[in-house]
Parts: sequence; structure tokens; C-alpha cells
Amino acid sequence: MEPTTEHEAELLAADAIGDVIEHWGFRKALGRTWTVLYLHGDALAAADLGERLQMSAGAVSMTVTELQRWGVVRKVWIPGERRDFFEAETDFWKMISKVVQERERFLAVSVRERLGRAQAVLKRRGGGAAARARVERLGRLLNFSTMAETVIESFLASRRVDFGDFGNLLALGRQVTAAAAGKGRKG
Amino acid sequence: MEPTTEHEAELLAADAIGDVIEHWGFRKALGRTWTVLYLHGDALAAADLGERLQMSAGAVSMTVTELQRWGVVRKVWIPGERRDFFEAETDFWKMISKVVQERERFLAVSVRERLGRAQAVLKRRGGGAAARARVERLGRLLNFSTMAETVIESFLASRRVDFGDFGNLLALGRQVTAAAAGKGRKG
DNA sequence: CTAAATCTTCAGAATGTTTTGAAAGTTCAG
DNA sequence: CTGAACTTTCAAAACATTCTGAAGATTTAG
Repeated sequence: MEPTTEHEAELLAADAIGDVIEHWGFRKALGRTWTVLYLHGDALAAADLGERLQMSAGAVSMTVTELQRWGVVRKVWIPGERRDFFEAETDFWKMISKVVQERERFLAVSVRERLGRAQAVLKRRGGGAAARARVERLGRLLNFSTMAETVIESFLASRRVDFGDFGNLLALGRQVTAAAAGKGRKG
Repeated sequence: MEPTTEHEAELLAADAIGDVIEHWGFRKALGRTWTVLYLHGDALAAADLGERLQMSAGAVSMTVTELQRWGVVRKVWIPGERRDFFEAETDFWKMISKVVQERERFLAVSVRERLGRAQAVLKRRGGGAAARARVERLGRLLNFSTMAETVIESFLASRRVDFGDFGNLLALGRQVTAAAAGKGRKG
């Protein structure tokens, strides 16, 4: 069924972004809600969101709370209005940085730490050629995850400098290139 | 509880990679299984995997089948052995390319297509200033997803050229930089 | 061909996640 | 204050995903 009304078009876009957000490990509802707010422009009340997206009051409440925790939606106060209104953050880079900072970075660090501990155990226990080969392979995995961390750090650093438009990506390209060149061999 | 035996260390590493793989939207078991094969070096039989990871025969079968579909595990035939043995692909870049190619790329294309359709509807319906602003914002989202696609294509292209070690990353840095510079403004 | 070994499949169980709906909490106008 | 409007919370329901275990299919040795 092709969308024809404005509302259907809105849902089509919201669903597409919902899929992206789900792909990144969040609830679909977060992406859909952000998109509706983003497209609408003006702030919307919780009840509006619930109606547009067919969500219960409870679901809307939890969703906007989480979106605020991630800094991608703000509560705005509208004079003379008793209800809370919400509007979307519109700076994509800001949003992505935040997520990379708090999620990807955390995972990368935790993974590197665990691989490191595992390698330490294998090293300590020694063993024959097979055991040494195992330590070596774990080392490769460790190198790889260290590199992933470097890419993430480069990205975050490029954000801090804050260029306009595509500048961030340009800076990232340069920094990753430099970091990779500096770190040297093995991957 | 700190790991002390070789087996515990293996599980610690397998679990760490399992988390990464889950973060990328696959089943944890895929990451764990690949890691055990990778660390072990020599091919293992399904029953070995089941014992090491405490999985039922059914789960092992489904898991190695899926890993083979993704090209990250191979079935090897061992002369004189009746059972199937499995070994891990060891080229990380090869594995990641495959996933990016089949999953990220697919999603990026599908999202861009849907956003495009949504924008077409809004454009067709016309409307006042608010409606025009909505079309414009949807355009920004569309630009952004086009850019994401470009980054993905650059990555895949850099892989095809195939440099050693960190060369891929260097090439990616250069290509993304070039692509971003070429595409121009707005992000 | 037969029987043992092995692998695959899949219905149902177990587990994990998200949403609902109602109760409790908060805020504010009157 | 009090009560209406609104929001938050959370237990249970709905839903989704993953795993188990056993039946059936397949392979191979004899």
C-alpha cells in the first residue's frame, strides 16, 4: 500500500528511521518518536505523539524519557500550556556522537579488557606450540579491538573540534588515517 | 570470579566477542562459536563445540550453518573422519566486509528508498510554509542517509583494492574524505 | 541392504523484550 | 486545600527470539 496522506508519509519515514535505530540496538519506538518530532518541527505534547504513533500514554512517557536521556529530544515549556511538550534535537552529528560516546566506546573498552584478561590467563599457563599459537591469535583479536577503539576515539575527537557540514567527516578521514599510520602493523 | 583455567579464558574471550556480535544484531551464539573455533586453530567437530559452549546439538547445527552462510566458518573434511569439522575464517576484514555488504548496505538502501517515497508524497501534496519546512527537513534526513551509503560504498571499494594490514583503513580514510569533499554541503 | 553414527529440522519450552493499563504521584487553577 | 489534568511507574500481558530435544533424514561401514 503506497502512502498518500501526509500522515502515512510521516509514518513511512518514521518507520524507516525506526529500523535504523533498532539496528543500532535501541527500541524502534525511540526512532519513530524522534522522527515524528523532527519532521513536525514544532514541539508536540505526549498525547499527540501517542495518537500519531498509536502508543499508550505509558509507552510515550517511557520513550520520551529515554530520548531525553540520550539528549536527542528536549522538553520545552510552552507558556499557558500545562502539558509538557517535546521537540527533537536536529543536529545529527551531535546525536551520533553521543551514542558512539556512551555505547560503542563502552563496549569497545569492555571487550578489550576481557580479551586482555583471557590472554593473561593463557600466557600464565604456558604450554606447547599450540598454546603459544592460541595466545598469538588472541593477540590479533586484541589488536583489532584496540584499533576499533582508536577509530571511535578519532571520531569523537573530530567532533570536539567541530567543523560545519561535512567537515567532521573530512576530519575523521584525516584522523583515522593518521592514527592507523601511527599505530603501524598487524590488523 | 576470575578465570584461571584455559577453558574459562576461552569462554571469557568468546563471550566478549559474543557481545560484539550481538551488538551488531546477530545471535550471541554466533560470536561465541566463531571465537572458540578461531582460538582453537584446528577444526572442531560439532559435538566439541556443543560441549565447550554448553549448546544442544540442534543449536550447534543451526549456528554453524548460519556462520557458514556468512562465510566466517568453513566445513573441512578430515580424512578418515565421519563427522563434519569446522574451522574459522581468520581474515577479520573479509568477515566485516561481508557483513557490511549484506546487512548495512541493504538497510541503508532500504531506508533511503523509504525516505524518498515519503518526501515525494509530501512534495506532491504541497501546502504552506510549515509543509515546505517539513519537506526540507526530510531532505536533510535523506542527504544524511545518502552520505551513510557513500561511506559504506567507500569502505567496500577500499576492500576490493585490498591492501595489507592497516592499508584498508588508510584507503578508507582517503576515500571517505574524497567522497565527502565531492558531495559538498549540507549534512 | 542394514544398522550405527551423525546431522538437520522444527514444535514447543524457555527466555527475553516491549507495551499496556491502571494505580499512584505531581502540579496547578480555583 | 481540593479536584482536575497530566505524568510516571510498574506488574502483568503480549510479543519476539532463541534453545532444546526428539523425530526424521542422511551418510557410511560392514
